[in-house]
Amino acid sequence: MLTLPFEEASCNLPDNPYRASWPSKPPIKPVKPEPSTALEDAHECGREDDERDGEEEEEEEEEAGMRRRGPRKRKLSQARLDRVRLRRIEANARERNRMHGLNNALDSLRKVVPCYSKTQKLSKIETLRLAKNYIWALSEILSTGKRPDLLSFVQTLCKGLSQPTTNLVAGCLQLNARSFIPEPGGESFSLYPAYHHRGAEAVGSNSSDSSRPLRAYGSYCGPYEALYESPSPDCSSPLDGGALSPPINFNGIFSLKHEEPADYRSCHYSLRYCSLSQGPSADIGPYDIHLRGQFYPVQDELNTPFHN
DNA sequence: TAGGCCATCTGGTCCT
DNA sequence: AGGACCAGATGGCCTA
Repeated sequence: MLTLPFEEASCNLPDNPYRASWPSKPPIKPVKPEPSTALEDAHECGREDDERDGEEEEEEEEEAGMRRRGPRKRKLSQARLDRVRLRRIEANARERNRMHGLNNALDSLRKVVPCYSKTQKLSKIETLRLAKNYIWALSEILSTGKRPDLLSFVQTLCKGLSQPTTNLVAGCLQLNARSFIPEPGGESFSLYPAYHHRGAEAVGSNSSDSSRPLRAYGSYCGPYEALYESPSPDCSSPLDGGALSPPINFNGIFSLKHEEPADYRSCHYSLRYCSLSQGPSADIGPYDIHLRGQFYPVQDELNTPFHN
């Protein structure tokens, strides 16, 4: 049996909203002892050293009345087979490393989106969705100069996310889950109808709140439009379609800081924006604007209130 | 048990 | 020729 050395990578994620612990990596499958016909076909080129072997075998087949239709398939010599197998093994290792790098990048992304938990990690797709919403929301703030309330900001972050992830984000932001639900029969949202100070784990998928739906997916868009001039990311899906970009595409570092996690009734939070190319805008009064040099090293710290 | 998520293998395609 | 990238297939683990 042929096995490859396996190095443990950081992508072995312990938790996500769907499970208590993610499975450990399955053992690398042994390379199949016999390469498939397709594999042989894919490597027909470069058979200098074993050309004679294939020709001789075909002649034997023809003599035996076994002439086949279609392109001639030449069997590979043992040396050629070994070489093909070796290349396949090397390609598999490269592919594993490539995927590990991709997962590491996703881990990095998880740490900068406003919901990071070491015990309940976002899935890949939810990480990407949340990141997209995060960029969108921050871009809207910068482009409009308006300061949305925290609830609307969270709603924007959670658009298109699964219910467990929505609960997780709500928990990270220490908002009660019910804050996401529009009041029945009314346009207004109840911001603090049933406030409880709970952490992400308490409001997560395992909590009792998760037994009832917060909302139907994609069921609301109004509050976003009320606060943002552009359509929300998931109402018209301008980002998904690729036709439009967020209103502002700064080459900067965003960090959102919830200033008062213990008492969010004041709905205070500040946005710290760092950029090389964009100077502070005078229009964005309510937010703390700092140059990259000042705050970039403490970006993790800025996001800490969102992280568990 | 079904569904979600994951890692890995695999073959095809494109690029250098 | 070889590597990077991609997508499909597969099987394992976990939760509802």
